[in-house]
Amino acid sequence: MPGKKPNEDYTREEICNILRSDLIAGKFSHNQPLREITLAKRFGVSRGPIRDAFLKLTQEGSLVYETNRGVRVHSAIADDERRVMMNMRLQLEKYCMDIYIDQATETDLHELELLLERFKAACLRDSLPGVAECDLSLHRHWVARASKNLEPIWLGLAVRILMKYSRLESFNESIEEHENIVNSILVKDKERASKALSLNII
Amino acid sequence: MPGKKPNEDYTREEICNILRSDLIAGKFSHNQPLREITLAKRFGVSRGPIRDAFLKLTQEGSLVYETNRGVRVHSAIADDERRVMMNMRLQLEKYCMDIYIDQATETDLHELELLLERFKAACLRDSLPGVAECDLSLHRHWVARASKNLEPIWLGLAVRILMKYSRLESFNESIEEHENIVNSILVKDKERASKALSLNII
DNA sequence: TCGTATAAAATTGTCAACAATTTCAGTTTG
DNA sequence: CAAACTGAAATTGTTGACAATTTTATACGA
Repeated sequence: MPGKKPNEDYTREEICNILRSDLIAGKFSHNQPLREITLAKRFGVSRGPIRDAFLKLTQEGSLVYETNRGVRVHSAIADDERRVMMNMRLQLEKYCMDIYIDQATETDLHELELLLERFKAACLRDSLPGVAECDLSLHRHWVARASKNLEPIWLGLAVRILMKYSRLESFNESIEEHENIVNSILVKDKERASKALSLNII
Repeated sequence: MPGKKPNEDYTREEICNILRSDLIAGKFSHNQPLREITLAKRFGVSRGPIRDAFLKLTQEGSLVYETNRGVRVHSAIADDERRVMMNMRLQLEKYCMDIYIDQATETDLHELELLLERFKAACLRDSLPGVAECDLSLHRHWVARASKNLEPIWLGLAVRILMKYSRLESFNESIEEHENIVNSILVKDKERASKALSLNII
């Protein structure tokens, strides 16, 4: 059991986010079934909120649901499926990036820098669940600010993509790539931001 | 209240599908809140399964959820968001179409023709919920057969796209377009299928 | 021994009740 | 009269209990 505050009550959203980063970090093996009661005990809640989280993660594509048989971890995606997803994700994030650069407030940019710092810290700690979560939060930041409509679609893509290759990434390289993206945003250089994104996502 | 069998017990999945086609068909107005109890009574179940369906539809993007305030119908997407989604969807369906043409069994193709017939019938009946559902089922057929991984992502895109323009479509034109797609599949002409898809989706 | 039938255990599906929160109507107060 | 307060109603959040289903373990018979 990882370092979680025992007295705290987890919300549906928190449970979902924690399970998602566990999934991305590869803490569960493929096709492994996830039991409602087990997780209910782990988070100190009843089965209701766990079922809610399962449904969300199923819809995102990281879990598979079968009637009367619960959920299990999705099997890995094929290389050419990944290629299609990558293209879609890149297209989507480029669109969002343009809007974000135009619309971002000072507060947004401050939060962006904070997220980058958190990401770098996680990389240096070599904590895979941490890196996965921070990577997701960082990208999610500009996607969510640009379009609430595209956000859930983006999330589904990003999660499935990350689930496959997260273990192979070199953290140092990843830090550079993300610094490059954020710096491009801060000087509002759309062209450079777009190129930096392409290097990071493909 | 539409013509539903009163004695039958609806499953989670059925409720979700019915609500989805209602949403696509525009039976609820934008930003209208959906109440758990109202729908629980309509389907003759308790609030649990309704909450499950809400979560799925929220993840797909057709509903918006706020803590302690329930869900409401999502507001319409902007034109340029729609353009991005269309491109993504086209890219995805083209990929699936190629695979489907290679892998489809006789049974698959038979079901495909059946789905086309159902679609045409719904168009001729002028039943908007019916057309929406059949259109979705038809496209879903080749997507699902080609890739279980891409299916949930495709669904999110298709639902949001359909929610915006479903009211404007000319049914006759739509019939022709879908006949063209299906015929291309039956003669296993990938090139023509791809072009027919582009005409239908853009 | 192997396959099959059967009973027990584990797990999911559904529900109704209660707690917490939000919404709304009516009242008060400046 | 408008703004702020107050309490009731409506709504969502969570839980534990029970029903239905699946899985596992055991016993039986060819």
